[in-house]
Amino acid sequence: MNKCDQCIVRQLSSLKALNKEEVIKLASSKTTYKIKKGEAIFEEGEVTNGVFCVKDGVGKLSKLSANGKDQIVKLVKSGELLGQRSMISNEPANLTAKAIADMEVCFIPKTEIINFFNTNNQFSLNMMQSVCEDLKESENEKIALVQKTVKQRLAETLLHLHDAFGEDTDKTLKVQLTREELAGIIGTATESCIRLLSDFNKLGLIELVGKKILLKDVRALKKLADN
Amino acid sequence: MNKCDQCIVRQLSSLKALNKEEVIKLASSKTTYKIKKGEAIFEEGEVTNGVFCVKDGVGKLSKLSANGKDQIVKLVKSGELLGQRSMISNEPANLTAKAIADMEVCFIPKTEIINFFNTNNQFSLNMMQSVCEDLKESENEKIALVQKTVKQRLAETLLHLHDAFGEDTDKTLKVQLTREELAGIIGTATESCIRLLSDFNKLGLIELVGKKILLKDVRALKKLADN
DNA sequence: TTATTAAGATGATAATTGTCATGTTATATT
DNA sequence: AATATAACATGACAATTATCATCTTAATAA
Repeated sequence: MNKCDQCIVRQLSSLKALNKEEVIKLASSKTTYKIKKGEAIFEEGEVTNGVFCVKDGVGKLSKLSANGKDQIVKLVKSGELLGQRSMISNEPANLTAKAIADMEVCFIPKTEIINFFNTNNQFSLNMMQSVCEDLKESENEKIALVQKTVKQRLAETLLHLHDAFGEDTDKTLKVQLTREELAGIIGTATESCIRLLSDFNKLGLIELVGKKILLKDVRALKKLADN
Repeated sequence: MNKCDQCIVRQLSSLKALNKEEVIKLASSKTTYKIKKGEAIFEEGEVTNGVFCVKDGVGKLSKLSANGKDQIVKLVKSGELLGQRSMISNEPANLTAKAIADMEVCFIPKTEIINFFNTNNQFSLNMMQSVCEDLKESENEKIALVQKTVKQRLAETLLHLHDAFGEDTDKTLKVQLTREELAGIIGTATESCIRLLSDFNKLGLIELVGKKILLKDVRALKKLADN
């Protein structure tokens, strides 16, 4: 029994199309890394030459602006692949990937992936669908950025974080984002984000448990996000 | 000699990976349509079950918001494919596709494309790269929406339209967009867009020739867009 | 041609959001 | 424990951008 076979990434990502033999090849070519919170997996402009499997933890894909603000494009969690686009496009990374919570990732070299492309159509199709999914999300977020107010986007993002990452035992959001990071996701100033969280708190939509956030009135948040 | 072989889409898109036999199959399965300016090729929510080759004209992919504003996500021109994402994802269209200038498009049924996927690896890879290119653009535009002002985005968009579509004989931009559509691309109110065009005109950055736009000071526009 | 509608333009004003300043509370380091 | 630093919070204010109203000009239909 090799490790990759039981891995969550193997179960959830495009890799699920691989057969036993392929998984064995995969296991022998991979390299495992541990990345501490705050550390980078790869930076914008770097040539990665492969993809990363996220075994555990949470990461962010972001881009630093001229004025020092970090716009977060996507959060990745365990079970997902990282760096697919750059690898397929044969380009250096367009975004920086950093750990938001301690991560364990495996690196799979490009040569291996290309092999799978050539011999396993379902794998190709899966990866294509995964990129398509990212594209759809990105387009919809782009539209939301223009058509919704910061308040609406905050409500929407809180709901999305709840959906995607779930709750801790104390019912607060499981992903631990700083206010600055949350602002980076919704595309606003940190102060605006903090202010709106305060407002939401006063309105009873959420509760601020220290730095953590508890969604108290999901229905009202949904209404706010949509309207 | 069949028509598809000489078609611009065959030369520029993923279809360039097809061999002679495949092109013959393609030609026999396609359907050609003419779409007048303003008409839709497909609408949000529609199941398209194939892709469209843009032989001629210009189209826009957009989404209507609750308040009646039309956010334009992408412009497509001759040589490009349309509807790849929905087809690959097996989903109804996420966006509406409409003609901005009279178009000629060919519809290729999904079954045909899937066949090519299964028998032609280069074709698969090309299409994957095309989606990846869209994803990169979408992410970068998302970042620009947040990190740049409306003024900067307008400058950037004018330059991009110049790059992508070129000039008419009178040196004005070849794509004929209404101010409303231009506003829909940069994500702002029509009035704001008109106002800024006026400002740019007064500053000598552009010249307004009737409804058409002539870029007078490309260097200054670039500086404005980047800074 | 004339009437009608759409597109473009501009002013006045309000709303949203960003920026700067400052204070407080946590967290980490010595 | 004391100090330093980072994260959170809030007020005051300015800048950007949206909205509404009105007007002109161009395109289209009758």
